[in-house]
Amino acid sequence: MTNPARRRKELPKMPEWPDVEIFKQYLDATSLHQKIHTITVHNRRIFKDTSPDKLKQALRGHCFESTSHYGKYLFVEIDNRYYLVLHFAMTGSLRYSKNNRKKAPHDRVVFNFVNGYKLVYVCQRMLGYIGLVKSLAGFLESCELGPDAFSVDNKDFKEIFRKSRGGTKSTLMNQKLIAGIGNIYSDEILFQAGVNPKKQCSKLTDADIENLHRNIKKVFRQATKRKADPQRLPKSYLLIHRRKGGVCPRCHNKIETQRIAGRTAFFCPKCQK
DNA sequence: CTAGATGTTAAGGT
DNA sequence: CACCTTAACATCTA
Repeated sequence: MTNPARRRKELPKMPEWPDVEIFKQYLDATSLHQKIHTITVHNRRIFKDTSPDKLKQALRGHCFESTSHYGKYLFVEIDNRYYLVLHFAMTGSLRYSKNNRKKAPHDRVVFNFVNGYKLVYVCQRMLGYIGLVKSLAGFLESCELGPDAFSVDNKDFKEIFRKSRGGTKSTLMNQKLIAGIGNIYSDEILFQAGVNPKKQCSKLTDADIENLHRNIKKVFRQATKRKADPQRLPKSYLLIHRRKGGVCPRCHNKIETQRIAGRTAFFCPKCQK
């Protein structure tokens, strides 16, 4: 149990934008253009707006063609123009393996390919879900999501913060305003930008907003490069020190915690004003 | 045994 | 209305 690689694997997943990007890359590298033979549903509660029968009917004999990523969602285009919707919530992930490999406790839905491999949707806490939709645009509309956090341009980003009267962290995490940022990465983005999580958006300067925008890209690019494993981020990042009793990598004072929007925020009161 | 963790949603308060 | 907090969902760890 002291093997660090093994320990790391056991850390809970917290899928935000970088994690979903990694799932996309993983699916692209393993599961495209292979005929789906059968689908095994271990838990039907995981479905949203679809059923095991509908899913089987739509997928059997077909292939995953391409994927796209928006906010915390991953979409898989099927060669019959349907889209599989994957949301990972707090503990969802994907695993590709030989399809004779034994079922693991949290395997929920299994796509068995004719090549003898399978893609498994794994979700310990059952809060994630799988959907099947005909129109991607229609689905996105119904979610009322804001622009994708990584792709949003400066002008739209600025407008969001100029309009919001809430706190900066709450705004960053609000999927209806910006899609893809969760509790963990919002802490990092705020730290990198030197903005206090509770600071009202109305008090942000233009420079603050530009700083936040720039740091979303920086942090997401960096996290994606490190396989979305916060433990592998540079030591200058807050996430490495994000625990009780942790110390700010910049000024070495104690990191504080506060409950914001129902989540625990970690930040440095000296470096984030 | 309890508290706390993660994301979303609904409900209730200011 | 726009914003906030809380609780619920499921399950595991400290």
